[in-house]
Amino acid sequence: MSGLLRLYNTLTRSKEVFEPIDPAKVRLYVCGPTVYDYAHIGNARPVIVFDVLFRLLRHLYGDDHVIYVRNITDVEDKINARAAEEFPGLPLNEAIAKVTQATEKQFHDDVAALGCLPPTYEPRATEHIEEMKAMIERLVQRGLAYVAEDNILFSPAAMDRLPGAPRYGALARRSLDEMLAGARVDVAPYKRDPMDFVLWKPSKPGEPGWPSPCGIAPLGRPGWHIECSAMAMAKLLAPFGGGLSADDPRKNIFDIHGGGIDLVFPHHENEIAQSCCAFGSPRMANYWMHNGFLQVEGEKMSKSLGNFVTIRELLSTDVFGGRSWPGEAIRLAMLRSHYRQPMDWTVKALEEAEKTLDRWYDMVGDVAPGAEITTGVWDALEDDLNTPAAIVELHRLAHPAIAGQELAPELLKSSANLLGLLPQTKSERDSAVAKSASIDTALIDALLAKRAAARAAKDWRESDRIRDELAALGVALKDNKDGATTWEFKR
RNA sequence: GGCCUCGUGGCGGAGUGGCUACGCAGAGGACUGCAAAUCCUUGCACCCCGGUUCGAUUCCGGGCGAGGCCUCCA
Repeated sequence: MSGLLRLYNTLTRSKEVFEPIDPAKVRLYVCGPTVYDYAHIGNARPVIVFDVLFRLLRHLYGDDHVIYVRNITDVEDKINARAAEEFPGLPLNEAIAKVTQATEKQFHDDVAALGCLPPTYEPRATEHIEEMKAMIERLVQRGLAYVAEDNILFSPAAMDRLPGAPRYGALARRSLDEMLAGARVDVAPYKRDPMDFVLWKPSKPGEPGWPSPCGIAPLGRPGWHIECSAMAMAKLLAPFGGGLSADDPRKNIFDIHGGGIDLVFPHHENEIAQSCCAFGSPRMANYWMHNGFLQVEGEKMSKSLGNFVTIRELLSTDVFGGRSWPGEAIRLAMLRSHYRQPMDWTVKALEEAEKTLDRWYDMVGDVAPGAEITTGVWDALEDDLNTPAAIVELHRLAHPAIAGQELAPELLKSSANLLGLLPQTKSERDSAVAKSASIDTALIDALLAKRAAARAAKDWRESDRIRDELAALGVALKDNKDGATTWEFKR
């Protein structure tokens, strides 16, 4: 255990030693879901990956010294569209409330099943409209944003003339000229410059709206990017001396900002632009972490291909691989790939993960986690969250040559726990499996007795028939050396 | 078109300038009435072409291939 956490920083495209601004309050922000539909397996990747980071940081700095914010975006065009579609008879705001509340609850149930800890704060965008408006007004005052036809737009070109501000495009590593060359979208006529993006836009009648800033008469709503800047300010900066009234711009920098790699541009680039320009700070966060993309069975996941896999479907239906999967197997399958690598989501990976968990649970049984964590797992995780290497270390601990040693099961358990794995005892897991499969233990006992009698009479044909019958019920038998037969539920 | 990643054995997947993880699958064996489970043993790799080097899968350049972003997207 080196004690040095090294993280790959998208800003510098290199691994850097992580040094928190204040070890007593390590601050992490991750872009959360827009709550209009079930979360899919691609959404699950950052949730799981940054949960591992959260756990690691808590172990390194103490449970009470890490502040993890993952927002909920609950105002967005797609939400409006979904609400109108799903509840055509209701007033739009009531329909929206139904959609966002139900989706948020489902999201929480899903990620809990994947073994993820709740973040410290989970702010909703609609609860921070005032902060968004305040930031927008500041940006307009400073000449970085302007009002046009009741929209308020941010101007990256103005930002690049601002001394001390980061260059727009620094995170994504592209220049304004390059972006213009690649632009393939029609530019709204009221934009002064094609790259300008929306901070605030007018609401149509019936749509959610709040009194607009900057003297705009119609009700309006925030653009997507400003939501995250404002929520990060509200939860990670203002409580620690930062915010719009901070005496020192450096108080408006937090430690780590995470999300999917597709958010690098434009979302995170724009967050940086808004925050740095509003605060006069040189950076928004010191470390930017991005998880790689996920494909499903070798194809890009998309609604048009019809291969969208939601977490809920994996957990409770048979649409992926013909059966449902335990959340823990989903989690392990996800962590088998390094978070920055592209990964292919496959049935085979889930099967292997489940088999691995079976073996590990056999090994740990019902022991309590040990006090220590194996150094191999520490070293792997401290090297930019190398979860595949950490899993190798768990395999090593589960190897028969090691597993028989004193406290090896305890060490396996505590080390796996750091990854959010093996949270249950074997007994708890077995009874959960039996319950979910609604196994009739009386029937099984009766069949076992019948088979024992057949075996005693050396009636192998009858004995094997009963074994097949049980197998069809999902019950696998083990004839032990002492003549006793045990069973467990298998898919 | 521009920008950015990546290319390891049958599959998944780390890593390293020389000693080549690990898991799954495969093969052989032990155990078993036969199996299953388990255990033991084991075969198999670093996209192509140059360069640097005593030596490259690992560094550099080029090529080919795959993926992502540039537009809502984790």
